[in-house]
Amino acid sequence: MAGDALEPALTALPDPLLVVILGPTASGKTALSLVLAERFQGEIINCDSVAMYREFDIGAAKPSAEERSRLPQHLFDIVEPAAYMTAGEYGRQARQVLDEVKARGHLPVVVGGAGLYLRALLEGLFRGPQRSEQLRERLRERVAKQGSAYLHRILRRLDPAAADKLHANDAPKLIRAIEICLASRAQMTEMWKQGRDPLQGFRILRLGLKPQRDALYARINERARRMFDEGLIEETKQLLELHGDSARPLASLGYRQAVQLLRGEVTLDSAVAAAQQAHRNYAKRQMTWFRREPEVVWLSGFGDEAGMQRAAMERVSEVLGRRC
RNA sequence: GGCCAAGUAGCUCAGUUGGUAGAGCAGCGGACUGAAAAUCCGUGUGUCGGCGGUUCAAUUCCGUCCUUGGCCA
Repeated sequence: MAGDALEPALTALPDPLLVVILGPTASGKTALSLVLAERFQGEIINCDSVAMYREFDIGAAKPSAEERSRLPQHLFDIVEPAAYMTAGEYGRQARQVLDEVKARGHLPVVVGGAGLYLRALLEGLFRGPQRSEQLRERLRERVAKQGSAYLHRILRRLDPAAADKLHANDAPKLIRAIEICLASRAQMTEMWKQGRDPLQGFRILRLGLKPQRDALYARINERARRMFDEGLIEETKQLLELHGDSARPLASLGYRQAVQLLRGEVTLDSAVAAAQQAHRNYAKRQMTWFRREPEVVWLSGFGDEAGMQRAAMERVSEVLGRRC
């Protein structure tokens, strides 16, 4: 890159384009991504965390088999149900896929609602240590016995600045912070100062779907119910039988409620209502997250609406056009 | 028709021995650096069912009416 600046005449070819489609759950990201990818010779790269797990299909709202056969789609079904995915691992794999798509001369289209994963891909994370299951298990036991405030006191000794930023009730983040300090023998605060590791070699066009909230919530309710109608309970039952109840995504939207139903803890109606509620809460959290995302071109509607699709295609054409 | 219970925030409810009220959930806002579809934080004025009465003061006591649920006819 530094060399390019010295020889402007040789830098006529700008970086290839990367399209990112983001937005809350049920906003029509998949529909929009298919249209764009088909129109511009694209390949889709998933950025929904649960959709990366095998056998989690109905509740993950993965694209249908037919939709998947229409064009190349990456990073679906890459993790065993009982294993776990992490943001760092996602960033690494997604960057590799991106390079492959670039080499083929196709348009990469990243689609998903997992804010942290998207950030890991586009901005990068600091070079921190990987998870230590042993340590985490010990810390989790501490939380069970003494509460998360105990972890907060530990972190205050290890890294006071990090402790200031985390709330004493936020056990998962406290665990990660302590893990970083102990495993790397350095403060998380120090590692932060190293900065991130942003994605290089692409011009990024972020398209954000932002339907009217009432309409979004209505669609979420409808979709969450349909998941139950279409076999979410049976799928969950099978997952429980094959992998036990410790598979991570069983704690996520819809699956958690289906598990409660299968255990006889709740009725069908209340499980559906709770799943709808959880999806709505999640959508709101996503909107909060994405609001801060830089340089988003917002489309105020659903991704399966013709108007939004047309607007999105125009934006992509515009950016691609500038290249020639 | 009679008796009993209940009517308090969008919902479920708590409470005020009379000084105009508070939780959970929802909603809204926010955070998020390897579990993230996870986790956490902040935010509560509402004719305390209506109308009368007693009182310096009533959501709280009394009367009456309305609504809902239960029991008896």
